[in-house]
Amino acid sequence: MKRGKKADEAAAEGENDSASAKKAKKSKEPEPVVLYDDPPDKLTSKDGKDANLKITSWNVDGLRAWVKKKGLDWVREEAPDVLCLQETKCAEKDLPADITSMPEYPHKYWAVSDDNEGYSGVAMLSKTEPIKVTYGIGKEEHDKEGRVITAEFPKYFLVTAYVPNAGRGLVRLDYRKTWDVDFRAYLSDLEKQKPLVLCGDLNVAHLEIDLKNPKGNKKNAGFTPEEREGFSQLLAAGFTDSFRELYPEQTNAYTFWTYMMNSRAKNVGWRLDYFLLSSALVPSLCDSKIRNKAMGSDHCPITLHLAM
Amino acid sequence: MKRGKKADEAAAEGENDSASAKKAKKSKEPEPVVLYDDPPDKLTSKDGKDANLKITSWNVDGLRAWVKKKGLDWVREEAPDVLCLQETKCAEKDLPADITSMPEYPHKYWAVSDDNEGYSGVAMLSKTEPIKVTYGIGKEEHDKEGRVITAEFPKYFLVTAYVPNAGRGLVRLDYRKTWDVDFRAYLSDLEKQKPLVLCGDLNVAHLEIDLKNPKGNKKNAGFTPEEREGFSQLLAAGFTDSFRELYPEQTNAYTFWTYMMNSRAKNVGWRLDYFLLSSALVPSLCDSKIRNKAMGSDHCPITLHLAM
DNA sequence: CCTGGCATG
DNA sequence: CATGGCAGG
Repeated sequence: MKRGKKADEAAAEGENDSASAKKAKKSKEPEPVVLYDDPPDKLTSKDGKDANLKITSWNVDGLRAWVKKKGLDWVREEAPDVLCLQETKCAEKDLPADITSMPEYPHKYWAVSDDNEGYSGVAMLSKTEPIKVTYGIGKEEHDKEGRVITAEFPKYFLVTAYVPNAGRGLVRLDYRKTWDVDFRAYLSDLEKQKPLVLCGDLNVAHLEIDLKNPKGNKKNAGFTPEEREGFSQLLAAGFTDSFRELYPEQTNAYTFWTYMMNSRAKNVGWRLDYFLLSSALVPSLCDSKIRNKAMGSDHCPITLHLAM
Repeated sequence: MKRGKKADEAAAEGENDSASAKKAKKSKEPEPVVLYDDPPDKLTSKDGKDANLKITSWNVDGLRAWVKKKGLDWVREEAPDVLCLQETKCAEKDLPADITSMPEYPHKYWAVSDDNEGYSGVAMLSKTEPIKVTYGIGKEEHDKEGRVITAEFPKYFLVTAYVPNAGRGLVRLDYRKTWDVDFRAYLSDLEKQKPLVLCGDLNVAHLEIDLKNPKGNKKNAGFTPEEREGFSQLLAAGFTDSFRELYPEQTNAYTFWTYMMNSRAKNVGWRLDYFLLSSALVPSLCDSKIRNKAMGSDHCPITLHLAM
């Protein structure tokens, strides 16, 4: 039957985000909603320097829909120096004029999936012109889906990434493991030239603290041991999870909520979006924010303040 | 290129409904909009009998969307004895409760396309219970797409149909010709038992008066000589086009407008929806209405008043 | 320019 | 439960 698919989806999502629902079945009590109030931005680094670089990253889940939902109004308010977007799902020729004509960001870069223009895709918009911009991670097998843009600025590289989802039933977990190895190699190699900032949807919640229902999701995309280990290896390679660096104990801080089951209202979410820093940049870290009030996607934006 | 399709569509629709656009190009003048004001319902037949049977037919272009757009509110206002719907595009299990639970119509019948539940499909809802209801026209090759429901009432058969579209580029015109022959045979055969009313989207504008741009559409689905001839044959077989019977000279009376190019606002339309009557029922004809103010689909509803 | 379904998340 | 693309009209 054709309609079987809906049931599959419900089941998969049920596993994903309703470990608590099972508990609720026993206790017959709805789980209390615990929100996360992102504190005011800190605009000085530990060593007292003023923030002078602001980067925002947002998985927009379809740029055209996100523009219609006034995502750009939020961006203008936030006014980062660099804006990184993931899951644009849009061919360059179909980009809305609202974004292509944005005067605040004269330097715009787009990566699109080769075969399916409505799949994946990332973008970077900058107030200042980068020295150089490259696409992909230099491996044919990974560079067909428009997942990575790297911009070289005078003092750092900025890499934005939309890491491959392991998929329903983990159908693409093997590929993801290969990706994780190669992407880490790419970043380590790049870092030899100058320090880097990596941002984007890394499609993994690292630790149990990074999602609402760790117990129920150990076999689901985004929280398998393999994906978590991949993230651990990235830290072991010398990169720092800026949010966790500043807020090591902070619970209920998420950047993604499935559209299903009213998850966002209940703050049943995942922290999938990150700013990772080369160790040389950690002293410059002022703040790493989760803008969980911003609507327009199933992810919220995150913002980094650095004092360079 | 993937995106070529949009251009194709625009071209096809351009041919369809913009013969006037070409003229406009020459004259550099926009065509004046001429609307059709359906006159008040006549509720007596020629021989002075009072109307006592009201039938409404509507191609809803997706029943679920149409329900969301408050199509049922209009139906409740119109309150026909029998409601016929075409292009329901909905499996029975996916029907909105709003319609399945409608107490005004305790007798409900659904025909759905076998392979593709989101394609075609017709329905009949009745206040009184028919003696018998059948589906299709008794020919395997035509009865897989949920296009015909026949209800036997004491004094007449009611047949509702969604006639196959000949398609862009007339890809299905050959099939349509076969359909027209077999459907006509079905109706003629049925009529031997008792008189019938045929209603629905017959997917043809019969004469030049039945569409805005006859000149530009002679090679387009819905106005090819073959389809028009099929309709003529139906009349030759003894059926009467109730609207044209009453309003032989009425121009600008349409039941369909493409969603494209703002056609409805400009009344650039087609008369594709009909009530056809067995000759025995013509004396009972009170009125045949085009409800062109009713919104919710790219077709408007039509209503028949009979004095039985 | 709309519909419903599909793959994807 | 959203996205974009597709077939169909």
